[in-house]
Amino acid sequence: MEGHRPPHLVVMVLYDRVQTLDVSGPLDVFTVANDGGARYRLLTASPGGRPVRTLAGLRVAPDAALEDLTGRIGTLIVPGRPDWQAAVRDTRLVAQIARLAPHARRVASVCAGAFPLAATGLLDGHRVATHWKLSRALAETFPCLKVDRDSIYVRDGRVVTSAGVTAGIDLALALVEEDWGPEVARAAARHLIVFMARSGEQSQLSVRLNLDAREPLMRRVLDTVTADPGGDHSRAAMAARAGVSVRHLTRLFRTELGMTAAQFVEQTRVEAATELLQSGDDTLCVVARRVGFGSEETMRRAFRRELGVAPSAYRARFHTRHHRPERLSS
DNA sequence: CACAGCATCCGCCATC
DNA sequence: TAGATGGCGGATGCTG
Repeated sequence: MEGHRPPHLVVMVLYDRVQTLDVSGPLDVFTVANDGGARYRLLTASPGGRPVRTLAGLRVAPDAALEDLTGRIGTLIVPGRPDWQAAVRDTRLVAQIARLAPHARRVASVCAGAFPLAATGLLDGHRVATHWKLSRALAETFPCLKVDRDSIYVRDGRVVTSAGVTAGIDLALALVEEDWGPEVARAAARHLIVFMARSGEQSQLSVRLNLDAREPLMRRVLDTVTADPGGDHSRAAMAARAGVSVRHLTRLFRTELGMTAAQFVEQTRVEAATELLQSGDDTLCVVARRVGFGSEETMRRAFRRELGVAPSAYRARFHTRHHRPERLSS
């Protein structure tokens, strides 16, 4: 059923001193979402086609000049630079965004990208989001916008604006979900998270999942699982607690989360296990039991499915207690 | 590490 | 009528 759709053209606008992550985050998400296929075609373009230097000093050679782009665009993305005044004053940049936006099915901005986008006048009367530190400045500079200070992501018609540290990634994931459904978006998110494999803090996995549970009933079900991964979370048990049939619960998981009940429970348990493996000294068997796996072997299989590594390898890599300073050379 | 038994998932249809 | 929910059964895949 896939592959018959022509690729969705994503145009990333580049200009000097943009926030690198605003650019690379969405591009990485779309690339991962492609999964080797051709769902998205990515194109970077700058004023005059000149190479740009991001805020971090990364030099990027764009694919094209904004001025040369013609025809329809799927999604036009405008990243931001923290000193937004310069972007707003860049009349050439603003003019090109204004020219291209009507040809785009969707127009999106990341973080401070809302400023040059607003300078085109296209956002007037629309609800928009931006980084909370910048929301006042945005509202004062462009009084016709309805600045939403609380949301990290706002969709108003075909205009999408986003804020927050990982805004670009969240934004792109939301667009992927819109285009290809929750399953594809979820897979991409998981891929990126595994790729970034961060230790400590609360895992991004559950944060994302909980955020996405709109249905109150569903949220309660998910909370029960994450609060006590080791409990009985068979489908029958969850359905009974939620007061719905097993069939309906199954359906809710698919429509609300884009994954099955068992997948969710497994992910949650793997995630809980990674916490214990990182900071505790319990044996693998104890960890397995504690987070609800029937045996060490079951946990091993789940780790392989979810993370592609064995629990022992995970611990070897991320264990932090009794950590000796690493030698840089031998 | 193979495999029997079991849980899960989901299409299909009935019901409200 | 459309939409939400429940039950059934077979294919699939997981567990021990």
